Amino acid sequence: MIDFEKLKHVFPFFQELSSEDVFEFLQHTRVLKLKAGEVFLEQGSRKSNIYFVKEGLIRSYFVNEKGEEITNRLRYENQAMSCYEIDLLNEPSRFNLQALEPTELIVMEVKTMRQIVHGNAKWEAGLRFFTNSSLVQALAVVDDFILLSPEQRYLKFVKEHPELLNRVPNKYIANVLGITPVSLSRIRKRITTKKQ
Amino acid sequence: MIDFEKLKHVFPFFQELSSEDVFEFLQHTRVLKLKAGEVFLEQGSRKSNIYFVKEGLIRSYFVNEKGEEITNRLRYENQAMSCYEIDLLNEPSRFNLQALEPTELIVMEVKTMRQIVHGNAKWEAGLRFFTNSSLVQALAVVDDFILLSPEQRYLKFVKEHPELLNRVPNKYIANVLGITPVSLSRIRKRITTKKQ
DNA sequence: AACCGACATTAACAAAAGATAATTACTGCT
DNA sequence: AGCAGTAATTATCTTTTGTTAATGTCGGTT
Repeated sequence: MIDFEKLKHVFPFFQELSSEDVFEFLQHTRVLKLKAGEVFLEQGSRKSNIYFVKEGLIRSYFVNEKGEEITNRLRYENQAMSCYEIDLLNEPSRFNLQALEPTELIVMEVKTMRQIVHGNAKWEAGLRFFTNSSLVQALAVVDDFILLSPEQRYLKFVKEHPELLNRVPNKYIANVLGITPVSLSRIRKRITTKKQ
Repeated sequence: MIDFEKLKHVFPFFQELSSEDVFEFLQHTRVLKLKAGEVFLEQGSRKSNIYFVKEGLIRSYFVNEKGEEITNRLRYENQAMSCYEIDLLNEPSRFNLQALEPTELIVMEVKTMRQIVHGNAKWEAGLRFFTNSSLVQALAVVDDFILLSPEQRYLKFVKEHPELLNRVPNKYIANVLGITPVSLSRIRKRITTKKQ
């Protein structure tokens, strides 16, 4: 009855929840299947969802005045992409969301999540864990920008997400590290020649 | 009976709470009065508190291998500094916290906060608002590092925190922007000569 | 007033990054 | 296999930043 195959992809997000809890949670979600390249949220949208990546890889990107795309986040299996600011600030999204591979997302509206969680201590705890984790992670990224050089940030990225190197174009990784693709190419060369 | 003078400093953090709610909240806090320069949390500490700045100005800073201090956050009136990672990751603090002016903080242990909030829908909502705001803010800072040049980040800082320019040494501001004090000095010169 | 210490600015040089364009490599497609 | 489009690398040049050290500035102290 319960699709444990689905369940296990949601567990990493919430702590201290039983299979039944997670199953109930999934009742309020829908699955979004995407082809590689598909844009599933456009700049200016006001849909405030949380996307859990079950399978595949997505990016968030910004289009500047020159029409250039700048990728600011990458999310893959067992990670979540949320558009909190849409709901919290009541502002439309500044970013587009796109699948980079055939991708399966578990989607839940922020409003729905709030309703489900409301008044249920277990869910409150689960959601709090999830949000706190996201916050700690975001602050750690800020600290990396302050404390590390671009080269050090790249080395850290390689160490933490080695599997992404073969899945994501370098230009997106460069953007996420706050540098240009050309500069990343030079950094990579510098590193390989250093090792000799 | 109720010290409304104290209350109003906590309201910005939580939404939809009555004076009575906030008063009850404050029952579980203590006030920390600091002199300028006082370090009130040391690198390696495991005390997981949330600090609400009632009056004054504090910084978080990291001491690297060379013994240099690098400031990564500044917080002033009606802002909060939290050490979530201590609690969440169960790791000691990587940073020191220091008052830069005579400062008054409202301090609450993370554990205590969790107990108070537990099972109280109103508090849940208030805390959720607070955490979500912190998260959105942290992600916005990340986006600034990706989308803006150091000069643009400085101009944004000036616009958003004009009052800090006369309260904080430039070297701390430079660190927070991810650049060196020397570089900030040049940026400032560049800007003033541009305006002519 | 003279001195001290901390901070800001400036200078000089090296290193790195941005911008642009050319070349090379890769991938998918027919 | 050949072609087209995209990505990565390389080259060149400009701009910016880091580094170190010297100089200037300011506030507080005795």
